[in-house]
Amino acid sequence: MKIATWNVNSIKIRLERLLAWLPIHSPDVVCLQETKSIDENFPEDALREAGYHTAYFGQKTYNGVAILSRKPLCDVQLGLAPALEDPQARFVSADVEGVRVLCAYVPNGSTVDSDKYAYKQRWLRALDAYLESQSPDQPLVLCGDLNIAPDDLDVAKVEAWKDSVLCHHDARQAFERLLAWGLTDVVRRFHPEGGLYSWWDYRQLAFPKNDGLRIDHILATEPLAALCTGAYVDRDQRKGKQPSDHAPVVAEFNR
DNA sequence: ATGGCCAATTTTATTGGA
Repeated sequence: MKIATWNVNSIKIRLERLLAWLPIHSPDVVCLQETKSIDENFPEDALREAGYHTAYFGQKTYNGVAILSRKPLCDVQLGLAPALEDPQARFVSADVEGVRVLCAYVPNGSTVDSDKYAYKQRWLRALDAYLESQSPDQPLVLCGDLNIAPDDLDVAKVEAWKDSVLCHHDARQAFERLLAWGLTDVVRRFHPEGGLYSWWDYRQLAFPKNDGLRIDHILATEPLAALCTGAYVDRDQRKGKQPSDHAPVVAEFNR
């Protein structure tokens, strides 16, 4: 089972690229973030023709998440309620062949002293509460743009980013709580040396300079993580015409 | 080559992203 996560930064603008990308990897499950589409406009038909069932939770202009799956999606849940009554569409979960798949778009947080950062912290606490309703002994995968670079190994220019909301101590602690609950960072497991990034700013030639951060993640409970045979970032998708500012992250499981 | 923001909406500016 191959599982991917990709912040597409508008499903409308990225649909052509997404449809071209799917056959390259033939992922079984794809978690998408920042679809920026109301549900009526979600390209369900085009994705069905590409061979995917879809579960989506969108809103106007901002946010929006979706799960694509070759196999049917069961028990679809939209949002983090009752842990959080969130007016923003940032979370969708579903079962795929006995695996609970969680797709999250964690708030960015803007600046450390902003209300948005308080919301990010609150949101991450609600994610903890959601996980408490699940078991780390069952196959579960948390995918998404977590807007956290968990370690300096995940930041190309550490000094330039040390005060950002992506690297802040509280955000990194929230990531550690996910690991403490029972999740494994499978990309870290296969690349302990670091230096893999999943996001590069559109501005200031960040990608050619490789001024990147790893903020998109695939975290799996041990029953699933133990079966992981590889995990990587598909950097090629940041190249070329009209890329998202995020590249897809992919993990393969022998099940 | 991987190239100097991008996408949606409020649309000829503004807002949010990270």
